[in-house]
Amino acid sequence: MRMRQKTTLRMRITRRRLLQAYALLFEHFGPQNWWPAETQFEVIIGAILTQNTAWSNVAKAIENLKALHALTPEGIRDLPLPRLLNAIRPSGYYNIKAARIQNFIKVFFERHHGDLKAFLDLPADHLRKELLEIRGIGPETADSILLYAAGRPVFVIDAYTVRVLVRHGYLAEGIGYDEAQKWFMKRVPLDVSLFNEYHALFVALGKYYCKSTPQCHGCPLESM
DNA sequence: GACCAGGCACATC
DNA sequence: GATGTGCATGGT
Repeated sequence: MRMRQKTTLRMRITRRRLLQAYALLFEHFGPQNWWPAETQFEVIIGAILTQNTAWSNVAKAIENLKALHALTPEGIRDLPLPRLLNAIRPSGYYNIKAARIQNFIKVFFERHHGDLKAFLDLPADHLRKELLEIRGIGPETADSILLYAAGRPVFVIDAYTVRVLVRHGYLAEGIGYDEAQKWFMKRVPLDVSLFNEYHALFVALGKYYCKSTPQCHGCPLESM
């Protein structure tokens, strides 16, 4: 019993620190306005295209698809593979990503007949399970879709998030996706707008700090 | 010219 | 279960 009280106390302290870190990051970087997309469908395609890729490259691919008026479920479905490949080429890994996009579209039309609202309105655990069954959609891509397209309180773990939390001593190096996600979500309020902004702020921080040296001069979290 | 970027699947041990 | 590898463009 005493052990459990200690654990709970430690979790409360960490929760306060994590919320304090959020406040400092928000103050330093400002609102990140994620996800940079006009539609929910655009979020889904962007989530696949940005796998291990700089967003600036993804933006070009998105623009190409828009220029083809193909950034809709039907548009992608009806786009011949060579044109899809050509459009998403700037985002890199284009052969694999085209297959992944088509995998998604195939399952989406087969199971949900192109009804995006119904699809995204599925219970969160059900939706996540269906997404993970699609070859080419892993935990991070699925959770990005859950949070940024479906508006569910699911925290996205990515390379930046892990790196920041490891550098600041919260997580052990080599921690797995599910474990890191559970750790975080047990300690902060399950709030969509908080998760939305916090994840984007981790990325913003990770782009400039927490890279090579344990102590980064000028880090907005330096005072913690 | 090396290095990195908002992962994932697959092979191998 | 852990570890290694291929996938590819564009910016620094």
